[in-house]
Amino acid sequence: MPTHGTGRGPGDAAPTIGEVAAAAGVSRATVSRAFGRPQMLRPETVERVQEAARHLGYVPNRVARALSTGRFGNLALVVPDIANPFFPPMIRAVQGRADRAGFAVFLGDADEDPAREEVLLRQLSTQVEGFVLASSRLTDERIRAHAERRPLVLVNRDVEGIPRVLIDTTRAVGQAVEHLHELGHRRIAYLSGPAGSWSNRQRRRAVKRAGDRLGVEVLMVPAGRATFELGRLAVPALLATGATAVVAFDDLVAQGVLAGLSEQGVGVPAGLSVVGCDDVLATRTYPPLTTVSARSAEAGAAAVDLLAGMLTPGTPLADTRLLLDTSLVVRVTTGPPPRGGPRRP
Amino acid sequence: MPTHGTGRGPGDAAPTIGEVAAAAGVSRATVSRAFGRPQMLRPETVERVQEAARHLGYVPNRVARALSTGRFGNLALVVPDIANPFFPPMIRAVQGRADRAGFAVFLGDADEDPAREEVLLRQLSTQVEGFVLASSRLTDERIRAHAERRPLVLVNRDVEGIPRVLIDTTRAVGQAVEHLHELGHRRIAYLSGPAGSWSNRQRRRAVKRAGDRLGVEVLMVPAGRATFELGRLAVPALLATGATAVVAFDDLVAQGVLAGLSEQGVGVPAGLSVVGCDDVLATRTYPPLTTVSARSAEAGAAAVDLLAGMLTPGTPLADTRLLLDTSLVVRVTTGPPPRGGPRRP
DNA sequence: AGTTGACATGCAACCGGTTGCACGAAATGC
DNA sequence: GCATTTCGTGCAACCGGTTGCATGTCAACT
Repeated sequence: MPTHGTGRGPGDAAPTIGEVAAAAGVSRATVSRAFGRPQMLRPETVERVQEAARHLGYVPNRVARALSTGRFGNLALVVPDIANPFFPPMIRAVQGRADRAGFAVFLGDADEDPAREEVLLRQLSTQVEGFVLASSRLTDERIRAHAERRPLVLVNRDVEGIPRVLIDTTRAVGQAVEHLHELGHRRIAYLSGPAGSWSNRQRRRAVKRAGDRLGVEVLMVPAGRATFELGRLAVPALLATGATAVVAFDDLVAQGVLAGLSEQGVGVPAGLSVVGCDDVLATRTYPPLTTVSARSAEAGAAAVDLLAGMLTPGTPLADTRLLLDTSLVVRVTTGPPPRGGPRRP
Repeated sequence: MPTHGTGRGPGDAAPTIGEVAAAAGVSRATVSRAFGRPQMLRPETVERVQEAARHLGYVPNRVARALSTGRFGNLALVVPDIANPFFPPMIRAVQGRADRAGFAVFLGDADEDPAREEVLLRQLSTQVEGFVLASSRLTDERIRAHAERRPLVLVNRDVEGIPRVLIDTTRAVGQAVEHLHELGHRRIAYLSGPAGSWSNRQRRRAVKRAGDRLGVEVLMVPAGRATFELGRLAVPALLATGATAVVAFDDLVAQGVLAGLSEQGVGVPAGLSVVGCDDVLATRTYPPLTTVSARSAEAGAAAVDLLAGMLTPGTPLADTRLLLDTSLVVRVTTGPPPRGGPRRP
């Protein structure tokens, strides 16, 4: 019998169902059932088998199981950028939820690149039962194509017909604009995020709409990828708009803005008010950031639940569209606009 | 026969090797060889088989292949805490390197819990060819046990006989203590990290040793898990020691300390000097943190290379111990100790 | 011509599980 | 007390590949 990789001594290979069967004095079929459908067996038999299994350190081989059942017990989570602090809580929630449901999870980082995302999906699709696609940068068509081959749940992406969970920042972003309006701001900027991002489109629209409603002028400033550095670099453009407050795509770029402003000697909120999104940095920025709550962990957990549901036979497939509401968290980066208009650098 | 998700027409099941064999008028073995080791076959046979395969849209089933060969084309990366910013760059590097080598990667978050880590390893071991275990909290024995079953490379964990890549912070931590000594500090604290962490032990020892050498008194203060919050909460204990400077286990707890100090009205570096580790927060803290560089991405890439080497037959197995050196990055959280000794709260 | 060997291919066992069906024993019905 | 149902378990085929060994063919060599 070939062993894997480096040679090893005897008795070190992972125990198989056959060994457990021998140890428990039953057939392989019985061992299989003791794990898969215990109710078919006499309780004492189940007990005996499990005792033997425990003693040998037996763990069912998922690959073998997948071969005969077609169920892999794996699912994949694909995110655009692991380094963005928005995702780790979600990743963790997905994992926790997944393995409570008996799934192991593959993680893919698409690096904000649709082509890379495409490759990941293809590569992983041979080994997973379903996908959670977070903040996908793919086109609707490609998403639909993938969804046809494998169950797929979206997070923060709204494609009709595909189950999705959306963190709806509309209301909270509206609150943010109202909050700024109440403080006296009449000219604000939205510092936008990644082009393919649904969240970005949603936030931009929400800012615009609230601004129109309240008579606040809204200027759009592009940042691109959601990073600290791009936030920092966007500061000159931001100041050039003459806005007295800025709503940033997310906390990360907001933090970059804070750094950039500090370099330019602009005080916050004295010189400029700053609002973030996602509340992933909490009080870790200086000054602590006024932001929009996010609930990314909840979104991940919900997505897994949805996926697990789709994977359970007999569940009717519904076009689920789950919205998670958010709210404004006021900390200290927002205040009244500077007297005599915005500070010009 | 079950189909996935939305129903599809008949004949949608993936073609198997048997169907290709029949179509090409050869045996299943020949088809297998046409893909796996074509040089064994007459070129025209290979051609005929591939023609048939192409015609049927045949793709070898990786799961089935894995079952008989033990080669999965997957590897697993297990980290103690995805949310710690030290890991995302490493995760990304591991993924990039892995898929250039033709591997897909499973990610596991052990949540700082050895039991959970154990479960992850067991569960994943049936689907991956090898492991990269980063900052494992397992005992040496358990690590050895797992290394016997599957090729395994450690990051930031030093177990003899197991290939490992270590980010050696000894020198840089020594530099940090020297730097503080030069500034005039004579009583410093080390705010320690997770109990099972090799990095923590290494850093604590390095601080202690450098302190002894330079005649600087070193006090140990426990923080526990490496989080912002625990760093913040450790501040009173820290101030109670009367130290004029602190070296924190990592940037995250250092950042917490910064926040805690700010709450207590202690200026940095005026009231207390702070040094971090890992340089993952760069200039994102306020004030920008003096820290020790980390190179976590490089470590991840190196680990994958090592693992890929072990997986390639014919490679002699060496007891590799790769050290990555580090250095001190001075920013602005360090300065001379306060006149008249430390500030007491 | 007979032997030898190289080469191309097939046979069949195997990887580690799952599951339809059969079988024997115990429980139930009449 | 015998026929029938129920229940627990085992047998053996199967999932889709891989691979050691046997077989057959044909060319080269003596």
